[in-house]
Amino acid sequence: MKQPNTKQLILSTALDLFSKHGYAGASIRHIARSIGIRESAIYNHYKSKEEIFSAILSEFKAVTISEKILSDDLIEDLVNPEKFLKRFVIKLISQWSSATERKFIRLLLMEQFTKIGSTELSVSGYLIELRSICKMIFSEMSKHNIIKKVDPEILANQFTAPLFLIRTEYMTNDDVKEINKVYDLANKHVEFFWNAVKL
Amino acid sequence: MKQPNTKQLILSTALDLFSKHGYAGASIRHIARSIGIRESAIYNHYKSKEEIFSAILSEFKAVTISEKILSDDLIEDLVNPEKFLKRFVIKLISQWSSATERKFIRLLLMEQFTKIGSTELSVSGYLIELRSICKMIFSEMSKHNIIKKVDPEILANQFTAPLFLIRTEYMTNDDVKEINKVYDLANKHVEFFWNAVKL
DNA sequence: GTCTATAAGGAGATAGAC
DNA sequence: GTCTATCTCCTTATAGAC
Repeated sequence: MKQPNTKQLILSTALDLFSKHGYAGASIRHIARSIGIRESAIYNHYKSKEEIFSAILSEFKAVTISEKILSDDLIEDLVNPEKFLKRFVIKLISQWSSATERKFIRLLLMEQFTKIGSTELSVSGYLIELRSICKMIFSEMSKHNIIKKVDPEILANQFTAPLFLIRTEYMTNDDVKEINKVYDLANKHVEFFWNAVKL
Repeated sequence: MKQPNTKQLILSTALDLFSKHGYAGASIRHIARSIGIRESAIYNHYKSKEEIFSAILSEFKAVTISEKILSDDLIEDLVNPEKFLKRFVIKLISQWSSATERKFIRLLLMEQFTKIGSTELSVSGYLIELRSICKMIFSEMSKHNIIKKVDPEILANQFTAPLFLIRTEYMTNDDVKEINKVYDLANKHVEFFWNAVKL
């Protein structure tokens, strides 16, 4: 998020509290007090609690996963598929482990079944772009006879599903021990996956 | 759940509303009105909202996954491992798709990051017994040279993770189309997994 | 843009009649 | 075991002063 002006501060504070207590569990009062202003001051920037929630979602929709993790030097590693996958996963987990992304994922899991205004928040929606990228990658690998001939969509699901569960399962604390566990499990997953698909 | 006496009715209604709106989002008033009694009548059965929540959790802890899906005729299928895994997954998904279990899983996902009293609600806790069973099964299969020599714990994680994500990802609606999608994806997962581990 | 003040209603919970 | 009545606090949101 950008400068710590009040409008942005409301957004980041709201994300923090929503991700801790849920949308219903975190109040405008709670948000205002955390910032150090009155509730009424909030309404100078957002006309309702729902609008704050929508604004949070808009910020996250604005950035794509490709921009975040598919760097040029990573693309070059495609000639060494196993190395590529390992680096790809490290970048992905690292992205999913940033403070704001963690909060957003928590919010996503908590509010995926509740309807807040006209908002749709779903795991499928969150993973759609990543899966699409993986599908493309595995499709290419398959074409070049680097991996077995399996439906790239199934490969994309098989590759991403355990990673997402690993990340979400260890999201309660954010100490070093926990994040190391996540990287360790993710790495073991890549090894299993690579052995399953390599030719 | 048992007879529809008021005490049980409070529990099942609370589970229903908690799983729809979250713990904070569903009020005692809301629960009472759904049953058709006053809020004060609730307090004749449970001394607080928190106690209702704890009671729901206790009911679910009481039943083990083994009792639910590991039937004798399924065990007999162990001589045909692929058939066994396919039937095992169908039973598991079927178990995860019952009305109350769906509600509980939704509640689990929604409240895994919030602290309600002294309650601990986690995906790891929910999956621990299933993973343990799978670990045992793969350990046996490995010993009898039916599958490749891979750490049974990793196999258990690889086997269960995509299944759980599949089930939770398609949990918003409960129409036939959605549940068929879940079975289809679960079946594809078993096929991929079996091809990855078989000798 | 933030403040005080206040409205209007919902929340969890209790007392006591029936 | 359920009811009415009530308490106290918290909720979202608005009006108008500074």
